[in-house]
Amino acid sequence: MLPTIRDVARQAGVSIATVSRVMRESEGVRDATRLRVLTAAAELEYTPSELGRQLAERRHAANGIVFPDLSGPYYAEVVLGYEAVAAELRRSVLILSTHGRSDAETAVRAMAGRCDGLVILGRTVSDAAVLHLASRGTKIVLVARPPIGSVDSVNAENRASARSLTEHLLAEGVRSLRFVGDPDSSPDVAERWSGVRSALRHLGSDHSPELVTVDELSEASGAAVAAAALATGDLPDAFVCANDEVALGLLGRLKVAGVDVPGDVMVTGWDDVMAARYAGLTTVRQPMRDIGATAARLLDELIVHERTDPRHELLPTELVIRSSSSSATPKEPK
Amino acid sequence: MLPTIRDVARQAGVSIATVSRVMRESEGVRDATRLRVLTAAAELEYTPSELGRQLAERRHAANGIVFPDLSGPYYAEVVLGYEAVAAELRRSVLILSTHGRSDAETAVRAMAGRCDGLVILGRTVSDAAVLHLASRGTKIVLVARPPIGSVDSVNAENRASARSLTEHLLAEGVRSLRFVGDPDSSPDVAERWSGVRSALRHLGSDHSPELVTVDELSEASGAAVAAAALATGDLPDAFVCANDEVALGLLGRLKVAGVDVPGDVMVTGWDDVMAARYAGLTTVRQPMRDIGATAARLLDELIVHERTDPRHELLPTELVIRSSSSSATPKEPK
DNA sequence: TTAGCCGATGTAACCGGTTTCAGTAACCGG
DNA sequence: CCGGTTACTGAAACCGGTTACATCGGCTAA
Repeated sequence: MLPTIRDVARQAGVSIATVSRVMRESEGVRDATRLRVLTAAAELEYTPSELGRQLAERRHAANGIVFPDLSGPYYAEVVLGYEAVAAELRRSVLILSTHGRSDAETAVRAMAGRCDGLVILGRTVSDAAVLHLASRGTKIVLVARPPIGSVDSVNAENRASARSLTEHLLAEGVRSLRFVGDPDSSPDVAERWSGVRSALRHLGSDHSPELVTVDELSEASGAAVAAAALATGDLPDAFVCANDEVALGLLGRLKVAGVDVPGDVMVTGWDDVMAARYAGLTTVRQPMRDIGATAARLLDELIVHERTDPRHELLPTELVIRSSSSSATPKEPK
Repeated sequence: MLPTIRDVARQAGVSIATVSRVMRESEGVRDATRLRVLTAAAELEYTPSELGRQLAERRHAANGIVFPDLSGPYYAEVVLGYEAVAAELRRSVLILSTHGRSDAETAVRAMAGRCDGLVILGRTVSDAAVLHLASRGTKIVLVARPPIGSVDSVNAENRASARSLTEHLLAEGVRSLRFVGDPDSSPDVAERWSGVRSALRHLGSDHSPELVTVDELSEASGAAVAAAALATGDLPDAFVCANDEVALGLLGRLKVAGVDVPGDVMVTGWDDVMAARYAGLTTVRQPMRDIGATAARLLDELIVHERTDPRHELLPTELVIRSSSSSATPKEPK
């Protein structure tokens, strides 16, 4: 059994209140007494129980982060940016992946019981559950998801970049365009799809984009879409994919089939993951770490400074043109 | 203020012990009473405080995982595999990245105070600190790090794959070989380096490999190594890199310089991250998720079943030959 | 009828800290 | 020499649960 505050008090010949004061570095303890306590604590190798503290102080000093998956580089980067800031603010970080979990809602609720606040990425939890948690005092920041009520949110800009991307493709001579991704699967995908569609309309194109929905945003899905298109011979001028992994899978399949990219077909992704650079994939870069870091800061404000007016951050993105959509194949050193 | 067990007890007209029994689903409560309690709990929207429970039960129901960084795909995958199993075992997961943190040891110690056990990846914590934590009852599983005392460990096989890799390169006609990575930076790198060296010796090569150390295993480091070699014109037959990111950086720089890979120089990595496939990089695949999952299971055994005999798992790896080291460039669909 | 047992429930002591409030001794100025 | 501060320290109440043990009513068997 580890020593408790009472063991230290006995050993030092003082009361537990005094030990507590010394350990918390509060004022009003005579130096001689402080020394006695510190000596006793050192002898017993005493460390205050975090649990006892938390219960007494009625706080967890911990934040949670809920994400669908960590397998793609996207969420990993967000989590990383989040952890870095949270650690700086001296809070522990609990993680929860909802991927393929049927009891996600329950798990999130359980996690909320162990945290002062949490960050929720994407559509991992229902709106109702978010509001319910918020109403019970859990501080919440939403990421990659439109604001709900007066809950804070952090998002990357999607519509403007969708427009830039569309402009770029039209400038490259693209006339028919096929969007790959399920707008119902995540708010980001929905914005990207509607962004592309409205950009096309506003830019005066007479074509409206096609939509191919996929079950999940994976390389396998992308490859399957490519295979289907190849089988029927029905290739558009450009595939605009909802994320890089789909685009990479699609691109790989096309290349295996000997299709000339970007000559015959162009392909674009979204996120700018590391592999995109090596595959020469045109994409939209998101400030993933910044997103995580911003979420951490917003959450801290909510918890520590008890801010009450909601904030909604929109972080800028950047179009990255590479060989998969450009005749003037730019080289990229480093 | 959220309702407590005493509120529910009052509302239901029973004692807190009965409420506790109902909430814990223990036996020996009459159905009528149970119903009264459940009704009261529902009316008050009562959820037992996890903190109170933890203190009373003297357990955290949480595990920690310490890793240097999450930016590379390697650790992210390990963490993911870990989280999946931990969640299945109904334990929360705390994460801590030590990257660039000077007070890493303190942070780990603080985290240990909030967990029943923790998984430590790589050389993030000193041996002394590990032993100290273990001696105070924290259950520990080491990953990607040689066993310390009787602390459990999970590692990927390095030496045999180093040998396969070396054999492959020799078969491809490589005579001079340069290893890129700092053996002192991590146990894995050390094993890979010594594996390559001893394989070369045993395979009867008259060459001993060169060693180029880098500060960190990043794309930038790899690019710098390539640039330096290009500047002096001193290129080996093959660069064997300690991980994929270094290899990718190096490969990219060589290609920009117009060097023929694998014709003039071969390049290999380690880990088989996603980008490696797109870059055609020969590498050693590690079962990253399995590593995480195995660690989670070992830890659970330590905590729940109180296993005392140490276990050391060694997971198999697989050589993946791609175009960066093979004349017979194999295509890879999917 | 009554001793003995059993199932359902309550009482109270924990778990390991923080914090309020009261008490005590030393020190102050008058 | 004395009342009033002031600076430390300790006793005890709390935080919100779990659980060992006591209690009590009803039932069975002698």
